[in-house]
Amino acid sequence: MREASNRSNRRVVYETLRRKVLTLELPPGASLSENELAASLGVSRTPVRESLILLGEEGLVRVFPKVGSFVSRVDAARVADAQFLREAVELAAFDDIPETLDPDLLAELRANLEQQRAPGLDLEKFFELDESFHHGLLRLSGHGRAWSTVVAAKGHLDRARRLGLHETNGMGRFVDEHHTILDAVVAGDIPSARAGLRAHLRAVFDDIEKTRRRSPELFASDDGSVPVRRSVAVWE
Amino acid sequence: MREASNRSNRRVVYETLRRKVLTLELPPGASLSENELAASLGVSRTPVRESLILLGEEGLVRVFPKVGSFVSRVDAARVADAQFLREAVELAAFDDIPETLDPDLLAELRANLEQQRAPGLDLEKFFELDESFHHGLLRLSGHGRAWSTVVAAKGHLDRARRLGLHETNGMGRFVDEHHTILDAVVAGDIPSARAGLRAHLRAVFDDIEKTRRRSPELFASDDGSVPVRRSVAVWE
DNA sequence: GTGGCAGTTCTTGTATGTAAGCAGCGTCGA
DNA sequence: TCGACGCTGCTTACATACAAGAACTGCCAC
Repeated sequence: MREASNRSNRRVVYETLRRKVLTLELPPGASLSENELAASLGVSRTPVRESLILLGEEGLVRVFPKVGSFVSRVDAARVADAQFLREAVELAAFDDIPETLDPDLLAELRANLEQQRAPGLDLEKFFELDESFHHGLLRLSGHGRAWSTVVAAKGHLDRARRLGLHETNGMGRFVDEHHTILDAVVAGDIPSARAGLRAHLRAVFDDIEKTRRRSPELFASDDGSVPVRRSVAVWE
Repeated sequence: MREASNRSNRRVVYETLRRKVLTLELPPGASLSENELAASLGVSRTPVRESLILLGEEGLVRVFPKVGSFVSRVDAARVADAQFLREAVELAAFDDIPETLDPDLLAELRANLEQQRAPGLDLEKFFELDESFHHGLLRLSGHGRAWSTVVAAKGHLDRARRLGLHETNGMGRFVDEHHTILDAVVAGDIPSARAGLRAHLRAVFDDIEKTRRRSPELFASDDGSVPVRRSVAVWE
């Protein structure tokens, strides 16, 4: 028997909405009416509502009782929180990297880096590879399952990154850093690997900060205020 | 306007169920029928169902479609995951402790420690104080908001601790360690504080491991199997 | 023109009805 | 005695109806 079938309606709705929020297809502030979403997706309000509750717990959506649900704004404080958590977890994992690395996993990581170097790589594909690379690093240390927690917490960080990369287009440098880090790990030079990873994560964060200074309106602080209802109709 | 009114039925049901699961009042394997819970709590199935979904995402409950929902077993792997996450976050926070500590917060921590020394402290109260103490340490470093992520991830750890402390009754040592850690922080000796905290967290974990070796049945691995339906009726 | 008030229309929260499916038990047949 | 089969009762998943409340709209008085 399988648990909570991955093809339940709720799962599909949840994943769809989450993807659209993270990719900014549903931008911060967009209205998420249960009725409209249900109609759009061809399901009833129930699975939509359950998905919105879950996204609310993740901080990606804000639910105002009797008023409406809205995609949460990219909040600078939350971005920093996620950055801290991610750094803490990924660096701590390096302390537990075993002497001999799992060869299959290593091959997978190398293949991943190869793809990151592919010419004309599009942004979404890069993000996918980046996610998978960092997850792989965690798995090397035997803490792969901690990734899900990081993923759940870093929604705001991901959105901020997307805002940043749209402007700076600095994928190349990040790929180089990935190579440097993996090389250090393979060489057994954990201190270098730690330093490299820390610098890498900080660079990503600095990139976000740069964007924030340039376009503060994207990062409007997410207090309790309700967005005006007109800023709506982002759902096709 | 307040967000998601803290007094919504769902919030109450969720918090009630979560507390009962963490305190083992609802023991691992217990059946959680939506209908029974709704009747017991005097609400409809809707808020109960939404709460079970949230608890399912936290890993505290397993939902088997068309079969039933059950309190998840205390899974050794999940306990270890939470331990790793907690250690990573709490230790990383110490790197960001400022030169001058917030005096109000410091006073709060000292008062907390005083209460931990109170004679005849009961177990639940100790857990409360312990939680609050560790959260306070995080706040000292300005990363207080990361605590919620830790809390969400460490449900299994908490249940395992409760199983352990029922047997060993080793509160006293933990309180001493709390004092040592805070003293080191106040003295500005971050390396000592880190070492102390690490040892403290490891001691807690070792305690759990001892319990696990002694009573492995409590830690039955939580595979996909459905508990027998008879192991039920834990709800009064 | 402007402020206040009431109605309308939206929202989410909750309750309940319906559908689909698994498990267990009893029965029947060999 | 034991295995297969179908019925019964339970479960969750989903759909829908109803309730309560917030906010916008337009009218009306001034």
